[in-house]
Formats: sequence, C-alpha cells, structure tokens
Amino acid sequence: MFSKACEYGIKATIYIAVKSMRQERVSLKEIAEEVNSPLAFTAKILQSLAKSGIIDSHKGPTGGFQIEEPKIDTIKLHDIVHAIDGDKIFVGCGLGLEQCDASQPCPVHDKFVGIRDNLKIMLQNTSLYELATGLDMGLTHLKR
Amino acid sequence: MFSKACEYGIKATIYIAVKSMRQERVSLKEIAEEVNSPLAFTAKILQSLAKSGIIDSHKGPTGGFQIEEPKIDTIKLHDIVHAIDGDKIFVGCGLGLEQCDASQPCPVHDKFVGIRDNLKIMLQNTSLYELATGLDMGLTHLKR
DNA sequence: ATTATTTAGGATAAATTTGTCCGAAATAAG
DNA sequence: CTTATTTCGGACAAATTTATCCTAAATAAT
Repeated sequence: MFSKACEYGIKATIYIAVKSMRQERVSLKEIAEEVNSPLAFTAKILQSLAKSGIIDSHKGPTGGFQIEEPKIDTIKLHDIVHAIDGDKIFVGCGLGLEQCDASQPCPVHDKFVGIRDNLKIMLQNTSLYELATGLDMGLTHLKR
Repeated sequence: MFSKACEYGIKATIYIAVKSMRQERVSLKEIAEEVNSPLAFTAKILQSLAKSGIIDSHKGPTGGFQIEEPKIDTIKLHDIVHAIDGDKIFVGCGLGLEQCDASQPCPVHDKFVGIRDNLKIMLQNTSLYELATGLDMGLTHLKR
C-alpha cells in the first residue's frame, strides 16, 4: 500500500509529534531507534519532510527534529504521504492506462475510484494529532 | 496499488475471457498487442496464471491461452490478484510492523483495516464475467 | 576560536521489480 | 518424420526502490 519510505516517514512524524507536544526535540538517532527504521534512510525521508515544511530540523548539538505545536492539529496523514510518495497513490488508472476516465473507463475504473476515494478521505480526515495522542496514551505502538 | 505484473495480468485475463466466451484461443502475441503490455514479461505472468489454474495454456500451432467458460463466472478479481501478487496486499500492517493487530495496533491500524477490507470485498465481489462483458460490449477498454 | 554534535546532501551499493533473450519442449500440419 | 509455431523456463539486463557511507555545513558549548 504505502512505500517503505512512507511507512518510515509516517512513524517518524508521529513520534516527533508526541515529543513536540512535550516541547522536546528529537534526534535522528532516537527516532530511528524508537521507530525501528534504518537510520541513514530515515535521514533522507526526514530531510524531504523538512523541505515540505511538515517538520522543522535544527543542526548542531541540541539539534534534531520537531513540529510546531499548532501544526500538529492541522497536519493530516494525507500531507505526510503526499510529501513522501507524491500523488501517485491518488492519481492514475488502476490498470495503468494512460487514458482512463469516466467517459472512457478501464474495466475496473469505477470500482477502483471508489476504493481510492475511501483511502483519500481517510488520509485527509486523520490528523497527526489523533495519531500522536493515541501513541502517547499507550493505545498504539510503533515498534515490532 | 497493484504491481505492474498484476495490471498486465488483469488486463490479459479479461481479454482472454472475452475471446473464450466466443470459443477462441488467443496467442501471447495477440494478448500483448491488445493489452499493450511487454510481450516477454506478459509471458511470465500468463505462465503463473496458468500454474494457478486460472487460465489454460496450449503449446504448438493453434496453441494459445483460454479460460474454461464456466470458470469465467466464478473467477473473481481477487483470484487474479492473489495468483500474481500473493496475499501481500491483504495481509500485514500498514506501517510495516511485525506485530500489529486489534489488541496491539499501530497508530493507523483501524483505519487501514477498514480501507483494506473495502478493497478485499471489492476484489472478491467483482467477477471476471462482468469485467469481460463490459469490455465486449464496448463499455470499457484495455489500451492506451 | 576550537571542539563536539547533529543534520544536509552527494555518491554508491544492495535488493526488488520490471523487462528481455534465447534455447527447450510440446504439438499441429504437411 | 519434418517443419513451423507456440508456450515454458532459465539466465540475464535495466530500472526503481531501499539502504549505506562519507564529507560538508551548521551550531551549541567550552
């Protein structure tokens, strides 16, 4: 469903959000450990999330990543996925046809659009805040 | 969503079904042309579909691929996807966790399960027959 | 200023997926 | 039986994704 990059990115962002809600910055090292993801690869992903403006990064000692608190509420899962995987999940024909729309559909067009709309709505409706809160309250986990 | 292999496999199977409903066998060459897929790669996919018992293959002149007519009705999109991509679309955590279930969920578990159930139900409910019929009636297309 | 720490970013490598090539095996037809 | 045709199957190649390594740049603290 999601790429590995996206999986790591989502987990990392949720973890950063939890810490940010406590006004704490977290280092790449800590993130990779707590999220069980390859460190160097995670670095790349965090880099692109930083460029997308979803997270903030700071170099040097006491540096690390964080998310401006007010943003935690407005950032949606959709934003994270889009920043990492682009719109390829949301766009394009289910069977790879170049031209496929309601007026000239592929055989699975309607059904595929239905599923994808569900996915899109879900991603747009779930906020980073709720994901981070669930983790912070111990209702969910990010490792293993 | 689907792998390229799966996209080609679905298109090919639908095309074979349309021909089979007219008691015609089709060659790999014709399939690849009509479905706009790389020939040699398509061959591999058809091979695995044949091994899975979804399609029949015959060597030699007048050989080619076909589907037993009564099967066209019972084969579901789910069967095709499963034969090619296995169950990886249907199984496993949305964030790649090894241990993730309702009792110890990842942050997106519930939402992810919901989407995937939709997908699974859709795949299990759409028959090859309806896909082939739509194509045969000119309501859908497989090229471009 | 110097040093230690941490992210940025480019180069490279490994793994997976996608795609090609070619000879072997089967088989229909002359 | 020979030949032409078609799928089978293994080896190989290209492209993409995943992952690592290393140096540079920034910056906090002494």
